[in-house]
Amino acid sequence: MTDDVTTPKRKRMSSEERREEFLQKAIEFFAEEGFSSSTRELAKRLDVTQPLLYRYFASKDELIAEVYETVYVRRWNSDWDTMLADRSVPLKERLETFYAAYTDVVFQRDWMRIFLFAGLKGGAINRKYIDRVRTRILEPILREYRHTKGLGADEITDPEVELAWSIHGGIYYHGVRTVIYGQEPTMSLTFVIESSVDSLIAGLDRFHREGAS
Amino acid sequence: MTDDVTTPKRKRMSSEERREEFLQKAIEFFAEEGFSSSTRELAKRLDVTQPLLYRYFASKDELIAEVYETVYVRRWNSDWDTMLADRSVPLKERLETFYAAYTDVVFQRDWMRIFLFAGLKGGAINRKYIDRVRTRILEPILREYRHTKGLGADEITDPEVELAWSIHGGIYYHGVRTVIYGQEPTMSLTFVIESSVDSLIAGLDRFHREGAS
DNA sequence: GTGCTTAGTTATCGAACGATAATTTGAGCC
DNA sequence: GGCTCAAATTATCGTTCGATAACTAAGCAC
Repeated sequence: MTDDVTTPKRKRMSSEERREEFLQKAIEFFAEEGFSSSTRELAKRLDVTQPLLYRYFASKDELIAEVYETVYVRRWNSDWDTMLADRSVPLKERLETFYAAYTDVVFQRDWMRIFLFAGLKGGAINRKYIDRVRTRILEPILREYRHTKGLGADEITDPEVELAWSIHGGIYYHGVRTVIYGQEPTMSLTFVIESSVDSLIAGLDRFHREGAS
Repeated sequence: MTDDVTTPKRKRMSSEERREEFLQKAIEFFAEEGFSSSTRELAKRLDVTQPLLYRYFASKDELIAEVYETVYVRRWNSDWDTMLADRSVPLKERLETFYAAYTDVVFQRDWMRIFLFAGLKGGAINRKYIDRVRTRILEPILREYRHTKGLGADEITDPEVELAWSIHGGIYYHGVRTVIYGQEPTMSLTFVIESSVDSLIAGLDRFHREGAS
């Protein structure tokens, strides 16, 4: 019994580590099964009993709230801002490397599924996230475009933002198709990003050319 | 008691009509509350008792299956194919009117929410629908583009399809943002469609110009 | 109006749910 | 090696779920 292989002398974890372990597994679990799945099933996957969860989390809702927090706040990469602002790199290349880094985080099964589950539950999380995408990604991109083209650094206009949303949405939807709906991609993500960035710049060129009338 | 206003001498509905009424309300209900919501709540909204549902539908799963069928098969409009194929109308205008008609159906709260719920449940419905979008919308568009530009009517290539997906996804995601996440639109749907169609045609032009090397 | 048929009801079952209380286990410290 | 206290367990409560059975009511043909 001393050399029982199934329980390999497991070291005692600190309470915080254990809680973090539960949280990470809960993310995977809820991403796969949805938030209406039971705490009993979650406990089974954690290989513990169901009441133990209530030692670490006050309620199921509190656990879910922490799942949101962990996925959407902790996975936001502050490097993204600096990547978009690095004017030593040509804009087109900058956008390509940014979207490669961004999709690397967002095109994860758990991220996407939890985002969709949250959106359908109707809380404020998704609205806040979308606001953040606009202010921290799209508007900076548009300002960088204006700077590159020597245009005035005036306030970004609604049509420009909507243009950026269309391209951003096109990239995002590629992730939804492959990750959520399981379509095996016919073209590489690199191709999608490059042609989308081309489309964005071309679209902005067209807009500022015609809009200058 | 003969002129009771609350129960206005209600005529007896045929069994099929009643069933259809239940089905339509079930669509609204499940779209709002999700498929994991209870049959008791559904019955309450229908103003009947819960066991009555089981006279019209064998089980909850069967009802859900009929909801899918009704939304995704019955709401598909066969006119869309003919709209896209009508060569008496310029391609750009054709695409704009098509997407106006298509989004008119798809950008409905119940359609979108049920599509997302279904996608997260992981059945085959969404994959089948996506296949249909590709074969009945995107590939016809690409063939019409080739015809308009006097290009060979060869088989559509993967990069072209992916290009079309990006634009289609951009439009679709605009619906998700407004309908699901409740963002009040800053620009009209017409603007989004027009600039997206412009982007698609410009992108295809670019592709065939560069690809001809 | 009487009787048949079916829509709709009440009552209830067994299972699964979130959550709490009481009890047992075991790792770390002296 | 025994003590301590947190970790983890067993047992259980009240509620809600999908589904079934037995009963009631009301429209329609005659």
